[in-house]
Amino acid sequence: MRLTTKGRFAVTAMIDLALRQSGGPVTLAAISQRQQISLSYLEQLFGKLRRNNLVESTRGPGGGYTLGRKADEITVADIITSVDEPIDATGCSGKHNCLGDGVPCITHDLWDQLNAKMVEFLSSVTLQKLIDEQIAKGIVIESAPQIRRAISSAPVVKPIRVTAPNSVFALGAAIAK
Amino acid sequence: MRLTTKGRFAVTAMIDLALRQSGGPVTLAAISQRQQISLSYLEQLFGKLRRNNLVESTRGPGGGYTLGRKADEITVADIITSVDEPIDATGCSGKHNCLGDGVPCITHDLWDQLNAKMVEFLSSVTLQKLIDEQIAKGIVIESAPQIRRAISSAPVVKPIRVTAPNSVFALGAAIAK
DNA sequence: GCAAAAGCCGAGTAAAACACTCGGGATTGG
DNA sequence: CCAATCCCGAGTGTTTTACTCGGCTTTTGC
Repeated sequence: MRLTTKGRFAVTAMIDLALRQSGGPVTLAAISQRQQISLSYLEQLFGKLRRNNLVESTRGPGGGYTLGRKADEITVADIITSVDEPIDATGCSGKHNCLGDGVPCITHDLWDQLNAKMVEFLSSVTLQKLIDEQIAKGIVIESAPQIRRAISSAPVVKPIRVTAPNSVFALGAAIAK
Repeated sequence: MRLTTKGRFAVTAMIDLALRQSGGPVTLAAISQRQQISLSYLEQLFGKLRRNNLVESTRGPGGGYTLGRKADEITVADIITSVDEPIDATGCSGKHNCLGDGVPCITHDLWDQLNAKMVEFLSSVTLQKLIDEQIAKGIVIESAPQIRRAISSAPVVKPIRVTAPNSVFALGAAIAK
């Protein structure tokens, strides 16, 4: 389990998608504008989300993305593990002999447990919950200007790099599965 | 809150220290050998641990480190936050307007909560617990060859770089405090 | 009082990971 | 067929990580 801005963006984008998919497929271009995430980056993320069946795509004009299953059947943990794929960490990873002689490093269990806690929490939060929260907060969903083929003359989103060090929580392996 | 191998090494070293400090100050050289952590790296870590009062140092021959307070008053969270200092993450950090217009990014609360969960868990694990576990597992503590001034001709520890991508869990801000 | 044991410290560095971008391709509706 | 869309792999600059290095200070024992 690991989470970077990728994971954050993915969750944000999924919320956006869930909120608007009632009017048919939602385009990445639209999400890009609303959430200030670069289009090509979104494409990258949604490629992974699709391969993990969290979203479905429709190609061609009028196409876009829809959720792959109901919002209350998608958890934040699902989203995160989809985009931040567990590049199998060597060293203190899968096997229990982080140190040499078949001896697991003495903190191995600790990180395992922490990881389990995080997965537990993130698995308890569904997309539906997040959507409900947004609605409760009174988010305004402009019912998507349904002008297919309209040239959106909106200013081009030119997201600046998140220069900020995304405070990072590193976890020894786990979920390497 | 964020954790890297630094945090892992620090916890490991602290356990080692706690297990042996009964015989007086423990040298970093000894920990280095037992835990396969490079001496200079340990120095770096213990500098931070000392500044956070988790350990106390004694200089000069026969010197070394001891715990700054009782093992059951030191939590893993303490250790981790000491060494992985929370470089205040900009962007979606302290303030609640990650997006531009005073609007917090819609997932802000989520990461806050996750962070809280992690801190909660790591705060619930004390050094004492970890020590007890080790003892329960039957760890052998060679009662420190008390030969002050003995030239340890043991092979030099030459730790290789942890080339492994330490699977990383990134968290938006929080604890920036 | 000198040598050696230990901690102290700041600067430096190679490799990795991250956060993207780019260029082109495949589909499909009108 | 044209344009809107998704699709995808390769490339790239910056930041972070995980260290090392060299030199200094403190303290003890002889």
